[in-house]
Amino acid sequence: MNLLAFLEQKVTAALVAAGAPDGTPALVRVSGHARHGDYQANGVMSVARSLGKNPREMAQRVTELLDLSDVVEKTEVAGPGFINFFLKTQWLTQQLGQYIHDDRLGVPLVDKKQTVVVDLSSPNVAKEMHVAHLRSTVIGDAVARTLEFLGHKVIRANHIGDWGTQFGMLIARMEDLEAEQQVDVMDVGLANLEEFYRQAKQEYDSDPAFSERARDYVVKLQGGDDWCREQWQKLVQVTMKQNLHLYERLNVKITDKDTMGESMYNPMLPSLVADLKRKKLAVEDQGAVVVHLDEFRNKDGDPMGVIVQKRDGGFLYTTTDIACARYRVESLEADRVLYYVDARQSDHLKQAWFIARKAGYIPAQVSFEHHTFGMMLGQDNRPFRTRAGGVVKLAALLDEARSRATELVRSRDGDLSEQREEELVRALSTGAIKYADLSKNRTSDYVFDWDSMLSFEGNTAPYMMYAFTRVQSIFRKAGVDANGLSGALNLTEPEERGLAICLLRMTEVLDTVARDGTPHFLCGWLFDLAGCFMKFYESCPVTQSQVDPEVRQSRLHLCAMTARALRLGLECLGMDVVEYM
RNA sequence: GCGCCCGUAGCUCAGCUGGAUAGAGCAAUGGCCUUCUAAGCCAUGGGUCGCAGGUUCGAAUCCUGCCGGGCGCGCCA
Repeated sequence: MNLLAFLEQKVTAALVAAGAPDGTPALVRVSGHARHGDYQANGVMSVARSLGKNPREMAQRVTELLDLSDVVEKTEVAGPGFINFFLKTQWLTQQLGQYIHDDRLGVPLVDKKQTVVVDLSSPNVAKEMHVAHLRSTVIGDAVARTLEFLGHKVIRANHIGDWGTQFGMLIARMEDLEAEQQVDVMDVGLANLEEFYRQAKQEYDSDPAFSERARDYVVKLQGGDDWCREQWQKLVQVTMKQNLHLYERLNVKITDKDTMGESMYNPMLPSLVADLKRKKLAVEDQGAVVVHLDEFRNKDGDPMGVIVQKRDGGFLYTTTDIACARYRVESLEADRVLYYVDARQSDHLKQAWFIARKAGYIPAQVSFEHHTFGMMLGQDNRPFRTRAGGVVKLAALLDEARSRATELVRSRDGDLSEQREEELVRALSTGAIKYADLSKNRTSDYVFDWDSMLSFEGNTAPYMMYAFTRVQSIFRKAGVDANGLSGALNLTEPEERGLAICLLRMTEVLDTVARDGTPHFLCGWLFDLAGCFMKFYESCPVTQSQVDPEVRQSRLHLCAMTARALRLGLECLGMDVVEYM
């Protein structure tokens, strides 16, 4: 259950009964300090003022109207009009006790199931994925997993860059390559896509015959020429084969069926532009088709003219994005669309959606949200690059993580079998990279630092994984199965209570992540949870001989639920756990 | 020029949409292992929340103006 939402609803009702307007938010929050209780309501003060009432008196009245006698030990009015709630340990025990055999630890499936399209990753064809794609891929996948866990229907949309004039030169280059080497590129694969792209560009810039052929291929490709389309298709396939392999290494749930590239919308563009014209949104202007937007300004301060069709008849990426938005609403039946796209595209997306809404493609109740994120920086606070100044490829990043994780694991001279070491290195290396990214607020730039992400101290993947193995180790020591526990839950020690209340917050945390698309909030909670468990672990023995059998069973329940919460939480982030480390 | 984002401890980051004495982790110092993994726990020090105004019971958070950093504003994507 969502404890916070439960209290919010209770206090709101009391607030209204005390004379506040309907729906006045109670503003229930987790208390900042233990002395202010477990939860606090902050909503009385502002509403009291607007009603001309004394806030403390009104808060007092609210507490009298609240029927929470089973739930709270003590309710107090404090300061200028805060209401603090001290939850009954017995009630907490009861609540958490309901979930001792619940796989979902009390996290309910949503009442109103939504179809949510998550736009993520979006690599370019004939280019290797690099760090700029990491955040979109990893954060988008984590939010997608969280939404799925809550019961929504999620459609991952991998909006790959598979269209554009660059394909002329790529097809020409591929043709030459196949002639020179007498092989099908598909058979060898484009071992080095970056190199391939670079060569194509170089020839295009230096060889007039080549560039002429390239331009010819662009026209043919757009005209639907069979051979050109076949060549183009090859490039897409080769690229995506490589990318899908990377997704697998990254433990990201993006498959072939999620690919919905730019080219997919091409057939929809002519009718789209015709429709915009019919609706008088788009007009002919110097041979091009333009949508004028008063709401946006160009460099000269004039209303922005967004071109949706070029004078030569070609379309632009704004046109594609309008069509894409329309498709997501009309064909995918999205209730909500989340774009995990670089912050720099903000203006562009705003314009595309603005036009789409004006044209009636996006109904008011469907929300389109640009979930921006900042750049990855190196330790010099400059964009993260290789020593030579090039972009860091994802494959290289994962390789380095692997070797660093291997070194780290071996430096600890544990007695792990080869297989366990392999599992650990794998989980640790991708986990460290992903967690480092996920644990930071996506909106700002963040500094990429190998040492801190692979540290066992602080809010890191290794610490979280260690917490999990520590719990598991208790079950091994006790020789019992975490899934077959008997006995009841009973909370007596403060560390037990602290752990319990943290466990009970899982629903509210996941709800927040789903609402805001902010996995770092989940990371923060997991870090709290791991911390609460560590404190519990230090002061509350479980398997030791002097421990009373009933206490032991109760504590085993706490351990089992902690392990489950950690695993579920980390799964929502796309992270693996291991049993040993 | 117009627009968007960012500025919080020496470093890396939180701060739940206006709440109580701004919190964590690194790094520094000191303590805790014959008992469930010390890759851990506990304690101490560390801040003019870029600056200046404003809004109000109350501002890191909202409004205005500066300063500093990043990024957009193509018949490219």
